[in-house]
Amino acid sequence: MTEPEIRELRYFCAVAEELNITRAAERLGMAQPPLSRAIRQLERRLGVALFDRTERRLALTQAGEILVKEAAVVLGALNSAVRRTRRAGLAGRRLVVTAKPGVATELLHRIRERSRADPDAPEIQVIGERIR
Amino acid sequence: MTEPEIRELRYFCAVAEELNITRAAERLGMAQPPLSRAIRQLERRLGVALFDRTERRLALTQAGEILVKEAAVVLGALNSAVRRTRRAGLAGRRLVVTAKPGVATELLHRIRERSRADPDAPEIQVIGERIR
DNA sequence: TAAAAATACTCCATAGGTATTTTAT
DNA sequence: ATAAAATACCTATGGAGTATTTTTA
Repeated sequence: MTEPEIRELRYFCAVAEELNITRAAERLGMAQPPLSRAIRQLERRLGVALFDRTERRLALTQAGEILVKEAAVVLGALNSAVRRTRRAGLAGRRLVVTAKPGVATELLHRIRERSRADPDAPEIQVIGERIR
Repeated sequence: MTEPEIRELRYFCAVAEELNITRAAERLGMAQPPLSRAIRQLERRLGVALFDRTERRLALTQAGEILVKEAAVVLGALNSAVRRTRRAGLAGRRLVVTAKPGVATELLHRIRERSRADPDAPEIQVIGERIR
């Protein structure tokens, strides 16, 4: 009950940028009330007010300012994690092909060019250009 | 659909440590089948196999090894985010009290000692000991 | 055959939507 | 009077449970 979820951090970031729940909801492709509730829930989870609602326009509290920075770190770390894990998955399926210097590197490069046009193809990396 | 959630990362870490879904489920206080499904779902989300199931005992794939490290970073960042945000929330409610050097620092320290015994009390920080 | 993972269902908690009310300018 | 947030209520997706069936040493 006490742990924020990634989704909530994304919602919070959108609201913190817009300082307007209605606009943030549009940007997120959702309705205003669920976003309003999600932010309240996040505040309850953290036990801290993130926005000051006394004025018409929302304002970040001190805690909200901190969370803006910290959430960026978390989301950045998550993006890296996904990217690196996926890359490692592809690397695991890598087929290593060697060729005598000067004999087949040209051919390998042409193969790589083709594979780049296909988004489902595994990444091809030519490792031996230096010794050509 | 493509974004892992914090819960899934926690599940993954538990399974990666135990290398046994049944035991990991016990540790997490849940049943084996939902954990098994959650891991499969995470693999589908990432488009990558995290465990090698050909042997009786689970083994981490290369991608799994990467995610073990990366997930630790994400969860660490999240913990920091929560801690710092909560602290900032308390700081916002801080009451600053000043006292003439030598007059009341002894009293302030005694107040702090009492407040430490109460987990709901705000943190009290005495700032001025040096000039006593 | 035994120990573990996967599948088939069922249920329910909660994220999200719509309609409406409250609030503050 | 208006624009935005909050509340009430409803729906449904999907997370979790139980029972059972594969799988592989």
